[in-house]
Amino acid sequence: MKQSQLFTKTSKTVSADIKIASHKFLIQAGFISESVAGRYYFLPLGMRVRDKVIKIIEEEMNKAGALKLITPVLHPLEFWKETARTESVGFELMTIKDRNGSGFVLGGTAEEMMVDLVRKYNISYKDLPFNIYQFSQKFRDEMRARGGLLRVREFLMKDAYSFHADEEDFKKEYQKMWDTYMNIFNRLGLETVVVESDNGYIGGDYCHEFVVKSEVGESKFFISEDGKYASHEDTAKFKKEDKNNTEEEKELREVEANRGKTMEDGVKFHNLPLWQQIKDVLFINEKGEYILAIIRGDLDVNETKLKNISGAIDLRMATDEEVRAIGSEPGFISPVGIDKKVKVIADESLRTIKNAYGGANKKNLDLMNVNIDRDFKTEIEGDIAMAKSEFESLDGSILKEDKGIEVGNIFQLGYHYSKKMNAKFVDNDGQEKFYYMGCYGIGVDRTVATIVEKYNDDKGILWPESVAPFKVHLISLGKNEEAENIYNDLIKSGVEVLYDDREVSAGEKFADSDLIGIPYRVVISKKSLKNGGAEIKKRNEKESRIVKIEDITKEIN
RNA sequence: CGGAGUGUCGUAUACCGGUAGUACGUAUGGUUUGGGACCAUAUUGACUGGGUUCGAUUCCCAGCACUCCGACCA
Repeated sequence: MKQSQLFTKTSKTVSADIKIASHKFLIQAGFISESVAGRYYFLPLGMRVRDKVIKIIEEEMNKAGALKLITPVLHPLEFWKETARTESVGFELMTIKDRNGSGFVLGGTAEEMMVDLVRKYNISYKDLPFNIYQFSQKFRDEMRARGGLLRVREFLMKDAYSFHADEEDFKKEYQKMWDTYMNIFNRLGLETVVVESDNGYIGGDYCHEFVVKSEVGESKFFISEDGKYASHEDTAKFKKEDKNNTEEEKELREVEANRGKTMEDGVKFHNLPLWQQIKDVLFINEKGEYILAIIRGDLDVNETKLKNISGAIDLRMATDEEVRAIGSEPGFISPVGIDKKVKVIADESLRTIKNAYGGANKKNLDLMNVNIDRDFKTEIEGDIAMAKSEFESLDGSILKEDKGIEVGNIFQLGYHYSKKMNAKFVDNDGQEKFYYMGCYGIGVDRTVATIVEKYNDDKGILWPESVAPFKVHLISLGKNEEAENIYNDLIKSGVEVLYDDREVSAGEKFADSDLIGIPYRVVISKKSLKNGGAEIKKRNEKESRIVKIEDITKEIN
């Protein structure tokens, strides 16, 4: 296409507020334009890139045997009520009513729609498995849009849903999608870390995020030094080494403790190690029930882990007044003799210590030699601890914290949706059974931004060839017919070319070319013609070289 | 939703309780033509609504919008 026909223009300046490279360059080079916060126009150049990303994803999904279809964007509200997600979604669900007063959800993810579609058919085990997917605009009323396309309120997502007779069959598909994602991101020029993660409002038992390491990313995760284990901070497991758990249990006693409220105050007052102290954190769930999380003093509670283990949808820390309301005291909470309506959830790290110390539910009174089982009972025991850099992974490597951009994920859903929505198939024994399910998402717009995040320099973008809006940026300096002929020839031979035929200065053309970031730059000018043809340069090269005009097509392949 | 901040031509910015500048852009003409070239001319602006004031773009209040930091996600 001729650049003179692009109505969108590059701009020399961009708001000083824009800090993130992909945000800045995508706007400055005319790939996208903001409408309102978190909602963007994809301009002609941006659309070409997005279409290429879509094509790559589609090719790989089809290769894996997935079937493309599309659901309505408006989802009947009753489906979301069936799965109770009108209550539990982490993003704000957007709802609208039609003229009859029927309620609809603006789709933010499509499990309900896909399950409803499938349950309308009489499916036999012979029809299974299948994987159906779509590209569709998703709506999420995010608290805060951020970083251009990195976090928006409306975006294109590829979402796939697979249906299986049993878990074993599902696991094959999970692995297949894992491999498919590796191929997709590989073709997009993105190196991903596959990070074990929390399912959140999607439901199910386990899932993996595909994360591209980046300073501007929002996904924090831990990766072991040997690279064998990677996990989101909300799921990261680590070794809780034995402390003094071989010690003999001593007699429980109460002592006066004129100390402050913090853990350090306890350490100083008793002159005992931090790990021997019990950390007590009182939470209140969405139903107003009390949950006491207890953990070894040198560790912290991870709220997501606690949420999952306790089955809570929402948790918040109790206020000082609420602590006193159950007969305890801020800074001196203890599981020993705590009010019976409080659900005690212990981290397994408490098994690594003996004769612990901590509060006695009364101001300035501490308990010494507290031991689990003997002195207090727990309702649930498990892993509620927050991982930290330098902790040891379960297989003995060292964990390091890192962060990145989550571009895709794969979820095990199990029977989560099929049971709630009563979706069944007929198995070979004639019995109706629930589907075992998985789902698999890729954020297309975010992926575009991530590519720019990875491929840019101080002058602009350096698109990988697989997604570049054009393969060649043909630039004519001054009027010359030769450029026009070359343009027509390239078009004829099927090369995607952007031809800068504008009557502007050379500097402006070069600057725009660097900014837009098309892989090959071909310059035709009096000088180049005198030197024997065209100047050709890859965007990532410093020096150009002269090639004969008839060789241009050969040079770019 | 909590915290912080900002709203001035299309864009980026300046100043100011009393006539709102500048640069880029855009338009026209001319000179240029290898890293955002130059000259001339033209063009366009105080988020909305209240209040204080002789007078408000400026000060105050409210609303709206946007940005940044936190809690959430593709």
